[in-house]
Amino acid sequence: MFIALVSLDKNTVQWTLQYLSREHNFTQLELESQVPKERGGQRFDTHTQMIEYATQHWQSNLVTTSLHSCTCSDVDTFLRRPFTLLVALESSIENIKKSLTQQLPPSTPALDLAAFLRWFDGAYRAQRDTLSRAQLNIYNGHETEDAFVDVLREANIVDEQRIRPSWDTYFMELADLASQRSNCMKRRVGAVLTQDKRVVSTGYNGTPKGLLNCADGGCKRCNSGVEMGFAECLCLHAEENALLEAGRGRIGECAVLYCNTCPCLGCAVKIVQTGISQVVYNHGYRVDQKTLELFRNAGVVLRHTPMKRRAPSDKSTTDEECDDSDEIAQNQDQDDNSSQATLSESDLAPAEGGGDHSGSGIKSSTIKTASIPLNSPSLNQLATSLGLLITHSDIDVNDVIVKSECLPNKHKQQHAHPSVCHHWLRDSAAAGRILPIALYVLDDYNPNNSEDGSDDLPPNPQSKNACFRIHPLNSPNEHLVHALRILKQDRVARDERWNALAYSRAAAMVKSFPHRIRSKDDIRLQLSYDSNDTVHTKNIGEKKIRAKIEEYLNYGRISEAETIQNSPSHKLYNALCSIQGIGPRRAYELSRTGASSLGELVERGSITQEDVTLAQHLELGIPRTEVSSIAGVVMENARTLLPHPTHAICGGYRRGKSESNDIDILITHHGYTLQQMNEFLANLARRLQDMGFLTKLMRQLSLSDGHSDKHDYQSTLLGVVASSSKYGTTDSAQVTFRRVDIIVCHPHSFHLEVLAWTGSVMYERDLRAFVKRRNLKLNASSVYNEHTNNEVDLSGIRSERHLLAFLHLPWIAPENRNCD
DNA sequence: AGGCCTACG
DNA sequence: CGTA
DNA sequence: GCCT
Repeated sequence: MFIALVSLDKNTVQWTLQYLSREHNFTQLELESQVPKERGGQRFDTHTQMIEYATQHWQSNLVTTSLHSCTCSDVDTFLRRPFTLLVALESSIENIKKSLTQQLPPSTPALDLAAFLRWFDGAYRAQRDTLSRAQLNIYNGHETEDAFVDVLREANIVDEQRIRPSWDTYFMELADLASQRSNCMKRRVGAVLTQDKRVVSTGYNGTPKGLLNCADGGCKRCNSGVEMGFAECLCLHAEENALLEAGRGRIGECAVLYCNTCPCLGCAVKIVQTGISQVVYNHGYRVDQKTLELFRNAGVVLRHTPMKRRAPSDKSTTDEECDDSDEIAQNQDQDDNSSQATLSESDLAPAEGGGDHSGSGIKSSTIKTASIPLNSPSLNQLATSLGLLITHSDIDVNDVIVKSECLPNKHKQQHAHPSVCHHWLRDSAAAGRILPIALYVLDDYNPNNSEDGSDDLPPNPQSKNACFRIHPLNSPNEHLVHALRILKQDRVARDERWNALAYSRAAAMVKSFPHRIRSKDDIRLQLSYDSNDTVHTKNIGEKKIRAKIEEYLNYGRISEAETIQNSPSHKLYNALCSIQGIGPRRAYELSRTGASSLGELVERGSITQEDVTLAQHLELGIPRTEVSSIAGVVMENARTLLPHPTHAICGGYRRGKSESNDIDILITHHGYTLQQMNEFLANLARRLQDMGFLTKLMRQLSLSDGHSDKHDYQSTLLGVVASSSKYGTTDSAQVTFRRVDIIVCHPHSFHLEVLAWTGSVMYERDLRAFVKRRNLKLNASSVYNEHTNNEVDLSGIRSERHLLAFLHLPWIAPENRNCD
């Protein structure tokens, strides 16, 4: 790339040149006539020569300062090339004056104010046209080079996006452009509907055709100063206009809607119904929890993309906007009317605290997220006194994540646990800027940060691998999935392993469909709106499973599945499988011994009554509140043995299921070795057993006998705990037994463990199958090369999301991994 | 035709 | 073979 | 049973 620096402040220019050559290996090109020789750089006689040279070498990093007093047409010649970037370095008057003074020969008398102003006026007038064309403005309000270099690093001048926008940026700017056409008196909103990277339609908000424009009084509600009901508003939203403009027939399977503002609930409903697969927004808007849930459940991806091409100016000059990403559990927006119209910037201002919060407006390309264990000494009391766990509803965890743009300034750069004051934390929680860690474990990975190497990969609904697809939490095709699962179970029982796998895969595929499947055309994936090209749905073969699904669509049932389900032996088989220690093989044998019920088998002595009773307990779903309270008991005891542990509740709970089968708790600790963690787990197990909470250890830990040096501890504990749904009850009839898995791990492999223990099975399976194609082998605790056996160092992995990007996999929200 | 996730007990 |  |  070829960068031209323009500025009134020579010192700032010099600092920037040095920074660019030092940290990004830039070569300086200058015009003989413009820049004194002693400034260095490769010399040219004319603009044309310099630009031609740059064209030949456009792939290297080049910089010039010779454009500052060029004519407009020279600047335009420069800007026409596709590899150029004009950067304006603005500076405080103080800095400019200092630079000027330093340039003057030592003999000159001190510069008086009037003389300085005359010089400034002239210099500014000469550069005004050039400055106004700059694609990036950087402001230097600092006195020292070091401080300014930090600003330069933050600005990330070398970001290729400014030179050539990504697709996201491209469409988002089009959406912004569309919004300029808006005549709504409340707010400008624009949307662009795309399909296969082509624009299908655009829209902006305003009154419908034939009515007076909103700005001309067409909509009473928007023009009146007083609050009126949203029902009074006649304005169509930009999203609606874009959808209406496109029409139903032109919206295919992979349509993406770009909105410069996050859609309201009303639009979200329409977006889901028209079959849009992804929504990308720019401006943070109070994302209603219901909107978020709606998109999640419907399998519509909601992404946030910042406008990278916008100049990240100095922090203190930026307005404040909280770039909430879609994963933030926002407060419910009480005011339905507020939709697109009444958002005030102050609503988004950060919670006060820590003094100066002028930095909170930094662009999201620099946002980092910090995890703050509330049990760290500085925050421990805060957490309890705040009742933060109550603030954050059903998730009962002790760690929270605070996005750092919401942190008080002094903590911005720190990775260590910051301390924040009481009311700051409370207000941030109330404003929805604190995330429950159970869902987003240490997720300080920001895919928009170019330092993180690569952006998130997009999900691929057509992939045969479940780890590329989005599976709505609640499938609209539940019955079909159920029928396929019965066929799967039957194949397992018959020991037809691979046939069973195929049915599992088919069911997972069906689970990834965001819409109810009504006809056989629905199970083909449309390639694009303007052709009839369809692709065959992976994992649903042309011969067998396809026929079964068509049978289901025609008759509402699959006869084979009905038969299996109604057969007594199948019922017994299922019941047997749910007993701990009895798998498909034994269940198959027992179910064909002529017995008709579990009771009969107990009488025969084939199975025990205890096993049956326990199975009945464990079969009951566990509500989320109980999962978190059981995890709470475990962690409470864990803390007496291990100060400040890091933990995550994984499994179905993390996948957002309303009821879990068991409780999966993953624990680690910074600075502990795996062996120390294993010893801790053994102690925890003993403690929980002693207090009568853990009633059964299903995988016996081999505890050290104290004589030998050999420790073979386990890092996984599988057990059963007695849980009372009624708090404090002593009535044994109220006790339900629940499965608990406690896993400890090395801190470096924490995120990998989270990934592994979150599931679902099909997701994990396809994940491993996929990385295997790149010779990587992946298990719960390590990634290594299959051939060389070299282990991949994961100590730099900052989050599960970062890990997935590292593995070249898209980040699928845990709630959308429910594929089996 | 050959593979289908991986590891542990 | 059973289990995560 | 389905994919490569």
